[in-house]
Amino acid sequence: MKDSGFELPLPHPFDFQLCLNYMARSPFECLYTTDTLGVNRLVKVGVAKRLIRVTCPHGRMMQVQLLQGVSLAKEELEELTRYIRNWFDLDRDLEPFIQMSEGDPLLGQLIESFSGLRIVGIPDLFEALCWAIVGQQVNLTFAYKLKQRLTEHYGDAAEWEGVVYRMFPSPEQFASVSIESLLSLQLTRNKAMTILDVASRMTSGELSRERLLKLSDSESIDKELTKIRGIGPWTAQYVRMRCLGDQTALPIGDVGLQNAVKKMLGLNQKPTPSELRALFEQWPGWESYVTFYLWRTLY
DNA sequence: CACCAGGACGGGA
DNA sequence: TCCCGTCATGGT
Repeated sequence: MKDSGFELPLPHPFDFQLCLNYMARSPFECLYTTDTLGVNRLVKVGVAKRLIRVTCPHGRMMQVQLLQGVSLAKEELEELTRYIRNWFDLDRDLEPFIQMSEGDPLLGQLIESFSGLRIVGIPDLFEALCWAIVGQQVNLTFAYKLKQRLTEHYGDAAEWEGVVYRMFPSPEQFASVSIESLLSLQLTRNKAMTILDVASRMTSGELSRERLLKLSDSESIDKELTKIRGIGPWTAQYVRMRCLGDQTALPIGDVGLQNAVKKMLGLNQKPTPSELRALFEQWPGWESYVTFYLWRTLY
């Protein structure tokens, strides 16, 4: 059967290979598979699960294939397109960012290495929140394992050409999950309670991506998120950065960010939060991109 | 065994 | 408001 799908024009600059490199950074990633040419992933479109493959043949257009050969209704097509745009941050104009790097040693170095890398997003709010929560104060290797366990225990899956593709579980799928079962997956009690609380709030509709985006300013969003026990400033910033498309998000307490700055500037010790704030005042409006690029220098 | 990891919370200045 | 100890759990 001939593959169905569609193409999206690419913004400039855009480097798909750098995005792929980022996505391929952990062997424990369970929500998509990458190869030299692209990424495969199971996504929910409307009520259906669709297996897609994203590539950029010749680097000219982004090609989105529906691997199971289904064709999409108009609304589904629009929803999937939105998802892809959020995933690869296609609507961002990076030219001002590039221009800002001129005469800036640190930023210049980052652009030199990563120009065209877009913030690879997590369009699904629940997935983004849970990923941040499991990633609190643990090394990334373990965070990936926790995400994998949650996904394999509670998420949906589909098989294609002998490979199993999985989706992160929905909030509804946590409705009947107990704290104890999460503890058995090596989550701490606090993380388990926070995830169930978030799932409940999202199931009821009290918490949603749309609602957060409607809030006028970033501080309201932070307040809305950090009122949930177990979600602190780092998690709120992280979610604004990876899910809500907020360029100004700055996870100031992030140990990876601190280590990256220490490494880039050749410091003897990690910068303090106030030193980080002062440093980032050079890049107003681009805090999240600088953060994302700095993270890339660590691996 | 010690120290670290893409933190959060609560108490006390 | 800021600072600091504590908690929690696997990695290295």
